[in-house]
Amino acid sequence: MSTSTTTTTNLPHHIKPKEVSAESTASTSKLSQKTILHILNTKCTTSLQHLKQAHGVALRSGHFQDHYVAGAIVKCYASQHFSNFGFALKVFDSVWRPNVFVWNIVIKGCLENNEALSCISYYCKMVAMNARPNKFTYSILFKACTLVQAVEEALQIHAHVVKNQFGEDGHIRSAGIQMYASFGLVEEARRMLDEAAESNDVICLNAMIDGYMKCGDVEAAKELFEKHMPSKNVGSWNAMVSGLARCGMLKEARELFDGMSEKDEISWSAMVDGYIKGGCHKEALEIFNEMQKENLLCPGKFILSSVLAACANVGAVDQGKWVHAYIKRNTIQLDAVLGTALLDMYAKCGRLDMAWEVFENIKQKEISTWNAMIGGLAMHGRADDAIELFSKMQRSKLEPNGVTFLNVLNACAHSGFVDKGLNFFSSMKKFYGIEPEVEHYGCMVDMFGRAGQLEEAEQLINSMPIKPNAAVWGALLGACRIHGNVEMGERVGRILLELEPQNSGRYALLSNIYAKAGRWDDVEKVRMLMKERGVKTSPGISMVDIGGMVHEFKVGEGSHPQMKEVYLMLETIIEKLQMEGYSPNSSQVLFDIAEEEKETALQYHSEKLAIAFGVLNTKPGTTIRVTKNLRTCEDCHSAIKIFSKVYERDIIVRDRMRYHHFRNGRCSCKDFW
DNA sequence: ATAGGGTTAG
Repeated sequence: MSTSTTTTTNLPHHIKPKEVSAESTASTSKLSQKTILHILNTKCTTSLQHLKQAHGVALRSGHFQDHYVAGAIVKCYASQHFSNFGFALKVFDSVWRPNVFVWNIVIKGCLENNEALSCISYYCKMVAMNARPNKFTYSILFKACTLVQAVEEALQIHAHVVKNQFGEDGHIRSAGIQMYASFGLVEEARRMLDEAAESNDVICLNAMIDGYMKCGDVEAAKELFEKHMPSKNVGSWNAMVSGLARCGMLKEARELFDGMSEKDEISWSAMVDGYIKGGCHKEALEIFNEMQKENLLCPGKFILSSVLAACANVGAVDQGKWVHAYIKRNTIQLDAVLGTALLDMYAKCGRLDMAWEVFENIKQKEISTWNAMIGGLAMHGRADDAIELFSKMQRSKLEPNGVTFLNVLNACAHSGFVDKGLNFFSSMKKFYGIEPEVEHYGCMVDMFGRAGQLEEAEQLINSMPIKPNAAVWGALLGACRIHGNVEMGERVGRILLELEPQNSGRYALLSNIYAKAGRWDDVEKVRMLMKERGVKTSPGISMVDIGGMVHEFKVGEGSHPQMKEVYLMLETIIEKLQMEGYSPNSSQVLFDIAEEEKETALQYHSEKLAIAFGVLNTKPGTTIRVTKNLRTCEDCHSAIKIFSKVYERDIIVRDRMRYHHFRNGRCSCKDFW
């Protein structure tokens, strides 16, 4: 029986191995098994054409029956490079009585192609066919169980490991420790580690440190690290540093980090990520700069994408650009993760043009890539473009997810597209089976609210199937402020102060509503309540990126070396603006919208300071980009509008909510913020 | 003759 013919008949027509021409058959069919293997391992890992050809040759020559050859072929097809794992499985099905090696290749293939559940089913088939699993099989399976959180299966598989006497294998053990820790079963993980107490395997110990950290048991991790690890390696320190940092213990993480005699890229990366997770973006950039100074390591894509996230957050567009240039210079592949981080950085730093260019250059776009671009457009008030890009994404047959809809709805909300928004909202469930989450409802409330349909907004809250959170009520309160609805504002404000008694922003918003209506007694009451409850306020901070350095400004703080000049400049500016019709809005000033920054004759909001600094340090006509941690207030907003006209400069302010492009006396948000 | 372990991600 010729097995090669039976094999090909199962294959769908369009993916059959390429027919080999008569002429070449004569020579290629004589290829030895060794040569075929060599071709498979060299040419066929990246070229589908070569692979199909080699596959054909193997089938014709009978070498496909050799497990070395069959295994190599399956492995090549399973490579993510071709993203056609289904075909690899078909080829595997045509292997006659696969041995362990071939089974392991297919099980590993499942893992690498995000089908971890199939790992388990192939393992079952393997056992059913009486093929004996080996130690390689089990470490793959433990990883698969980790990925899909298959606890029951894991326990059974673990029993098989013990029964087959692989319990002593270090690889299996470290995978097992990670697995149990990921299930939250720390004791189980610890038991695995202790079973091999005498082996003192550093990697298993490191995995245990990480496991403790992931389960939040910092003390246990520390004890293991300090008392029971006579020989540590970089990985041990890295596990500690990244664990501490992830648990928010940044100071301790930093101390340990500073004490490391040898740091690798992961050490730096862990520290950068820790700072970012803790909201310390400036520190993240500083530590990256330190890494550059040491000049020993070339930053790779992991740390670069973290750094880009930090740049995005503080608006450090110059440093972001530097990273971009670095990527180009070193021909680092712009994969979906790195590319999306870069795109996001440009969008958040107000450079939509660059964001778009990057977007188009990302070859393997993932859903998050599209989401970032759609979100970027939405943030800048380009609702039509955002919606258009959304349709384009659908045409490219990518399925939107919850985040996609969040961004699209956000775009609608900020441009007053109520009808369109409603359509999207209902289609997400109807056509895509995506259940709206509380954020989506928040967006809808915001949309109705901005458009002045306050009753509809309140109705939606009352009818939503999930419990509204503070953000949802906050959106409504914000709308009450825009439209000056004191009655509803009071009601909603009361709910919010109950729900989040420590959130200063809520008090500020309510007090603003009262101030706008001239109800000064109530303004005072809110202020007293805040004092009584000891609500901590967060200071407004504005950052401006000039010449690759991020400068920070806080209200009433004189730490910046140029502070004197900045205040002088600001006074000149204000005088000039007043001549052009600006009057400082003292009705709003007890708190500004963004809370808590008291305005007195000598205290200016941080964005004004940042702009004055920008004027001092850039040439006339240069665009000034400011990033603020809170929302910008009405007074600053109108001051900046006039400024943009008087000084003939574009100002781009990114506040907590969105972007404001000021030009020639107007703002892109159309005062709709 | 055929293969693996820990620390990083939008």
